[in-house]
Order: sequence, then C-alpha cells, then structure tokens
Amino acid sequence: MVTKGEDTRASVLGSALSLATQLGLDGVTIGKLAEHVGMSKSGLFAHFASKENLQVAILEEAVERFVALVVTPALKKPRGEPRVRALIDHWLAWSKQDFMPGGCIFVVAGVELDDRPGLARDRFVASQKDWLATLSGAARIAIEERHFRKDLDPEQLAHEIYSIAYGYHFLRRIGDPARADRRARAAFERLLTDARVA
Amino acid sequence: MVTKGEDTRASVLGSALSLATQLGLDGVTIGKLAEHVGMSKSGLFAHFASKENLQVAILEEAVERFVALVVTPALKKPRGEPRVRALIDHWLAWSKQDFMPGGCIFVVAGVELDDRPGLARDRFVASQKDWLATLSGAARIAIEERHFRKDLDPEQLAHEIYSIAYGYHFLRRIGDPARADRRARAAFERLLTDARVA
DNA sequence: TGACATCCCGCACGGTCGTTCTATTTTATC
DNA sequence: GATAAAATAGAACGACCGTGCGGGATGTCA
Repeated sequence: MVTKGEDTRASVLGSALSLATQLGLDGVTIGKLAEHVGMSKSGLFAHFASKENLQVAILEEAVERFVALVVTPALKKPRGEPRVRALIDHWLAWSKQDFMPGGCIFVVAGVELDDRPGLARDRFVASQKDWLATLSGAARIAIEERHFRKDLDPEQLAHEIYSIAYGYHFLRRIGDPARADRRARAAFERLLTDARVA
Repeated sequence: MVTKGEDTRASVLGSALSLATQLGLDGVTIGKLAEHVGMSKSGLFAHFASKENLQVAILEEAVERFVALVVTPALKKPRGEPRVRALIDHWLAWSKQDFMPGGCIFVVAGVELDDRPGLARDRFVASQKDWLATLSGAARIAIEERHFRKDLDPEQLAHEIYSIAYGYHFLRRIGDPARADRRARAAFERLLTDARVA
C-alpha cells in the first residue's frame, strides 16, 4: 500500500529532479522546491530531514529512472553489439527526457559534487562506476560473441562512449542541437566500426 | 602604468577563478571571495558593481589565460598535424593548472550557465564557439597540408576532440586520474590515426 | 464514530546573500 | 606637502537560506 507520505515524497522528488537539472543540486533550495510543489517549507523539509539527504534522494531517483529507461531495456536486446548499440541509443534519448529540462542530471551533479566530499558525492561516484562497468561489460560480451575484435580494450571503449555522450551534452547547448546529435552519432559509428572484427 | 585598483582587481580575479572551479560561478559569493583575499565585502564589490559582472570578468580572465596557455603556443607550431597535436596537448595540461583546483572552469561554467540567459552565458557560449572554430580551423589546415585525409570533416573532428577532452574532465574525478589521462590520449591517437591520409 | 498516527503548516531562529549608503583611508598629481 | 581622486571599510537593508518546534488538519483503521 502506498501511503500519502510516500506519494508526496515521490512527486516532490520528481519536481526536485527537474529543478536540479536547471539550477544544480545546490540550486534546489527548500523554499523554491516547496513553492514549486505547492507546499510549505517545513512540511516538505520533514520528508528529508536535511538538504544533503534531499540531494542524495534526488540522485537515487535519477539512478532508478536511468536504470529503468536505459539499462533494463538494453539488457533485453541480444548479447553483443546490439546490446551495446541499445545502451548508446537509450543514453542519447535519456538526456532529452522531459523530466530533465536542463539536460542530464549526472553531468550537473558531476560538476557540482566534484570537490565536495559527502554522501551525495559518494552516491554519484558509485553510480558512474556502475554505469562504466555496465558499458565495458557489454563490450566484453560483444568480444565473446565475436562481434568485436579480440584485442579490443572494453574499458577503453567504455571510456570513449562515455566521453562522446558527455561531450554531446555540452555541444547540444552551444550550437544547433540537431547537428550535435548527428555528430555524436557519427562519432559512435566510427567507434563501433573500429571495434568490429575486420 | 598599473594603478593600485587594476592590480587589486587582477589578484581578486585570480582568486575568484580558483574558487569558481571548486564552488561554481554561483558559489563564488562576494563574502567568501572578500574573506579569501582579505578585503571587505563592499571594498571588493566596488570593483565589479554586480555579481553578474564579476562572473563575466571571471570568464574573461579564464579566456585570456586559455589563449595564452593553449592557443598562442600552438599557433607557433608548424601548420598541420603538429599544430593540432599541440592544441590537444596543451588542452590536457590546461585542466590540470594549479589555478584551477576544481578542474576546467569552462566545464563548470557550461553546466551552470546552461539555462540562464544573460551576459555570462553569452560570454561563455562565444568562447566555446571560438574554441571549436580554432580546432576545426587547425584541422582544415592539416587537410590542406595533406597531413589529414581530403574527405575528413574538420568540424566533426573538432567535435570529437572536444568530447574526449570534456569526458576526460569527468572521468578524471571518478576513477584513477592517471588512467583517465592514458585513455584520453589513446582516444586522441585513434582519432588522429583515422584522420591521417591512408 | 472514536482513537491514533501521520502529514503538513505557521512561525521563528541565526546566518548569509547581493547591494547601497556614507565615511575614511590611501594613492596619484602638481 | 597640499589637493583632488581613487580605493577601501563599516554598517545597514530586505530577502532568502537551512533548520527546529508546536499544533492543527488529515488520513487510517478498530
């Protein structure tokens, strides 16, 4: 059964996630968030007990959605290159989700939490390590399936996929988003072509 | 002649730049900055007249240093691939500069200014467009010099160099910085190898 | 319907924010 | 060394920050 409190908390987190992509994790103040969801500061605050907890909760909400929208669907694809491609495709779609009007929350969090030890940073770093492991794992499977070259370094591939996606996030804002999309896809194609067996 | 005011302003901007890489542009509050340089809030504030101006000034200081440390030295290298390589090498060194303890200021600014129209954002976007133009220009010259393939898309190459560098910035923080460095360099090598004439 | 737990609000607290005054000190010029 | 100009300090402002407390509203279940 879903209590009223859990319900409120979930919808607050949805708004908080959206706000965080635009204003940063620090920019999501209790006051602004409360106004945004039509609650009092203190009423909202009671759900999280501290701002740091709120930030961690935002990250956990984001990870949950990321897994649901990117990782899980890709795992249903056949092992090997198709699964790697699915991860990439869903990832590109991810940073355009409506609930993240300011772009990928992990990019935002990465910059902010960089130099700030604490629970939020720990949670973020763990999520990114997980994600890199997922990427390199999929690449390793593609090698096993003989889709990719035997001498391919799966972690290097994961690193480069990660870079292109993060670069995409920035370049989309500087120039024409459609062009950035095309260029990112072209970069991925070059990457995959290079990874395939000769 | 250098007046006292110009001198103070310059040293304040140096501190502000350092702080901004760790706390973000918004995180550089007048109070913290004043304490950091041993001045009063109001005395410091008089130099910039508004926080937005301060942020723009920080960006201009950063651009100036970037040109001096990355662009200008590379322009002294021979046209073609050597110059492209120099741009890349100096760029990697750039984000490790002592005066940017929190990493590349442009990455930080990019995330923060994303959704915030204003002078600071305008200044940032202009700087990044300039930089992309410099990169693709160097690539175009390398094509003319027959170092790179004739059918190479210089803007695509610029886009990919940009992505690898920005990805490097993030990956350096998640795992082992030395490993991130090696992987970024490997990615660049692959990029250049692919760009060369067959 | 009554009892009780949960949820939420109003209010207040000490701090810090950006910014604006006025006054004082320091610097540059003759 | 006098004087005008520039640089800095001090105190104050209204606004917002994160956070705690006490009580009223709302939901849950016998």
